[in-house]
Amino acid sequence: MRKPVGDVLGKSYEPKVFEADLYSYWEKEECFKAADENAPGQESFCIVIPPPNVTGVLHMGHALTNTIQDILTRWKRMQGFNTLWLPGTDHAGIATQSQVEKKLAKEGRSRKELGRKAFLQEVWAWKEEHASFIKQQLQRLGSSLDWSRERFTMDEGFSAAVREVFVRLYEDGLIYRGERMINWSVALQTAISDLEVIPTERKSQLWHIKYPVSGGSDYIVIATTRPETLLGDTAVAVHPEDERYKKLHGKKFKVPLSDREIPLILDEYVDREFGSGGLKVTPSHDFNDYELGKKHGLPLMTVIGLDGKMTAAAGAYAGLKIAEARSMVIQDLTDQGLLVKTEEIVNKVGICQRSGTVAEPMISKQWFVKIEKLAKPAIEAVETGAITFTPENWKKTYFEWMYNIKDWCISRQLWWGHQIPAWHCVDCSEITVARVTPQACSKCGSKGIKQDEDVLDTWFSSGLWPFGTLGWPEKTHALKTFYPTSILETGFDIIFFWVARMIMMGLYFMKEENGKGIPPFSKVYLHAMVRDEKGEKMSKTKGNVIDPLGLIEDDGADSLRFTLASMSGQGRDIKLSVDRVEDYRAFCNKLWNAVKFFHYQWDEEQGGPTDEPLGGSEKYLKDNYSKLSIENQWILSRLQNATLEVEKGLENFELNRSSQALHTFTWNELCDWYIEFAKLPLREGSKARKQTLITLHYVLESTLNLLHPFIPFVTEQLWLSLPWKKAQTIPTRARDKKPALETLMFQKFYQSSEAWRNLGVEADIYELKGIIENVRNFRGENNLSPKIEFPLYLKINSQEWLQKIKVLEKQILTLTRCSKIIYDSPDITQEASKSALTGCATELYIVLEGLVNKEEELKRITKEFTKAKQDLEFVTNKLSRPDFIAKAPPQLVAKETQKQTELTGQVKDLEAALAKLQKRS
RNA sequence: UGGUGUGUAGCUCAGCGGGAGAGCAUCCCCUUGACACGGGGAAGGUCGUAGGUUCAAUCCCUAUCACACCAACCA
Repeated sequence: MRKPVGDVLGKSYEPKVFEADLYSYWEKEECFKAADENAPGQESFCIVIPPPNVTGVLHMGHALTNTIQDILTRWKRMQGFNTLWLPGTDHAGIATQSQVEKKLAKEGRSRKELGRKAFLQEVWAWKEEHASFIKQQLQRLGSSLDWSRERFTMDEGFSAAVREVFVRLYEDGLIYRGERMINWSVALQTAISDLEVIPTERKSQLWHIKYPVSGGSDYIVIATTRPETLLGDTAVAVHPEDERYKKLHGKKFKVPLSDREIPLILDEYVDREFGSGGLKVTPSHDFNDYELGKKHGLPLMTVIGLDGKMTAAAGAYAGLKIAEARSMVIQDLTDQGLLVKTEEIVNKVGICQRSGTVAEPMISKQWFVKIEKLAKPAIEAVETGAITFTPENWKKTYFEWMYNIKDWCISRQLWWGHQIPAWHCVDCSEITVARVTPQACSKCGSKGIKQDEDVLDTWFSSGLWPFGTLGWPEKTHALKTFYPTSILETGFDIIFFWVARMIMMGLYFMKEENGKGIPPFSKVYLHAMVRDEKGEKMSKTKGNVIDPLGLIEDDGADSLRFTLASMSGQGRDIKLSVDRVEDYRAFCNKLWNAVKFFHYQWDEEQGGPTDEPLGGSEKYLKDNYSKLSIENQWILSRLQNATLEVEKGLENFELNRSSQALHTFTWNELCDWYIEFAKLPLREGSKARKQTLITLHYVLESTLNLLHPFIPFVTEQLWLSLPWKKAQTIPTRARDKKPALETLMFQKFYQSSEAWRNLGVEADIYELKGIIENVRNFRGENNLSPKIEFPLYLKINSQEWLQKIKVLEKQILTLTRCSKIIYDSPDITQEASKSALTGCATELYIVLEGLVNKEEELKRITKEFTKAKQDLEFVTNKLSRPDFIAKAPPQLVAKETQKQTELTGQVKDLEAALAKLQKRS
């Protein structure tokens, strides 16, 4: 039994009331569960979520990416794909470890004090808490994730995948351990990725220092921003062509503040214009100097230790912190008269992204992945189009990095992460790398083996996400069904960190039988960055962070989702303001009320054609299509148009296009025009009422379907409120496996019918709207209240149109509030003053006497007259150019000629109207 | 230094070869039986600047300015 209307839907859209309940309902009904194997004839669709870090709460960027992914997922699911959107979280090594350390510090505890095992227990507890919080947030947003498949980058299965990959790469000779220069975070006490070092502009001082020639009075001036490293200099360098220093070629120099002698080397790398043109070379503490040193065979001399303090090699400065050593060196140089001058400059200093402290280039023993062999096929996959990027220009960014890619340092001196599966032998120093924890050294058999203390870079494991989450290295059904995944949706800021690594790993480990690598996905969609309303990056320090949950709380998840979708087409930045979200809340409310309108109408009906979704209505409309009124045919035509537009947008990752099409259709076409049209036949009863009610029902259902991927909550709530006859089979939009978008495509049925094309309902309604708009415009301009009624004179130019307009007469009267329509009165030109003109088939007159202030109307008509004259002039001008007639397409010339004729008539009529009006007293 | 992107109505953005559109904000009218989170109307733009191509340019090309981001070896 249906409930009374009042109970079916509340007074207005109140998302809080139903959103949370609906998600539980979907969960209970297992709407988002993917099957391990496709049904016969079914295809799969899969997106793996970019796993959020377990460090904290979700921000607006997460809201955006998950909204987009959910829209794509729900759309495919509704089309009948076996759809999997796989959830999970990332352990995020450095980020999480430092968060937990911070927390411990507040409690007066420390990592070291706890020891590795106890510390890791703390982190796991943290992880559990945050992962479940993240899950709640994603659910609040409406994300249709298959939670039964939730993964974590350090869960048991995934750890096995990581170990497998490490061992395989090691066995294949693609992982090695060696002493190389890497970026080191003194604060975090670990190696960090080059990508985690952000070159940041800083005010620095450039010190000019004298380096004396050995056994002579001559010297060379060297400019440096890091004087403390001079203790580790092993050469000075000048440009070979630099005339100033040619006399010094072959000489040796004394390192200031020490007794060491170093050579002068010549290298074109040196920029003659900078500083003094002389460069000090410190191969142990600078990337460029390191390369220079390698090239010229210079020794390494480490004067700064991993602890950030000067080493014993720094002599008198040993034990000092870097900054302390720097000022002491400057002091000593000054005392010895070796400091020539000090310059203020702005240069870029590498800052560790995580700690905000200066990253130090250091020589250190680390694990590396030999990248060349992995990178090559990854480049090819994008070159050949096996993987596409949207927007396409990101391809270039990808290539640029991939062509210049360097070996990947994968070890980190952290505790939180995948500990490297390598064991060092105490006796013979051999390294044993194994999948299963070994009992003895693989070389000498000694039982004195100890596992490497380092953990792997987080991105090493994230790189395996598309197949590790599906059960690899086991040969699972899920892997077979869902790998390769369909789309990767993420931010452009992690193209290098993550996207490139996944492509490399996927191609290397997932192979076809012929050995060809299978890329982890074929489409990469990179969304824009969400900024605040001023276009600034949201950050905690700026305090401009908009919390998605706060917005959801206020305006509903749907409002936020639709806002984000509608703005997602933008290239790089999305400026989000709270106002926009409120606008879309209004949209949801509009939709809500449109459905409520249907309920008011339906309630009076005894039974109806809605046994199943779209079933009854659709059949009725197909069978009776040619008998439908113009208005009903028209809205079906517009629905079809909107459907095509929405699909195009979804296919091409233009969600803004889809959402705009939906917005325009729902609000302007369905609500503003169609429902207004529908009121009349619905009131009249009889046959007109029935077909209109059915059309309205069908269009509303279809609209809910189209909107569902974007605003799942409100559409589901409204869907469930529709008058289903068999309550126990009420379908949910979220699970319904019917290819919903397909069936609502009237196109399939009507496209074959010539009648559809030739009916011209679009043209008829265009004309009808034109008449109504003209009268409204007349009222508006003259401030005429709707209560004031007046007759409308129409001159119809075609017999066919006259017949149609007579059918539509009541609509015109209702919507214009005119008292009556008088056709083709011979008195028109005498009695009425022309008010306006519609497009082509109708001329429209209104008697001004007693309605309008003469001055106002004079102003109005003058305005119109001027505009028409200008337009006419423009067209005439265009048509008078011989080149235009000769070279422009004939269709266009014909169109312009017609326009000229129309405008000429208009100008004439308006001129007459003006003259007449002026004569009036 | 190089690369990429952006510059269109007061604001946020669509459009991208035939004389510009939306939403919000503004102004005016309307509490009409879905909706005031509403309805109707109006006003508002030499489409960053300068050249070029074309019958035709907001849209293509070149240069230039401004802003943003990315990649970088200037100590």
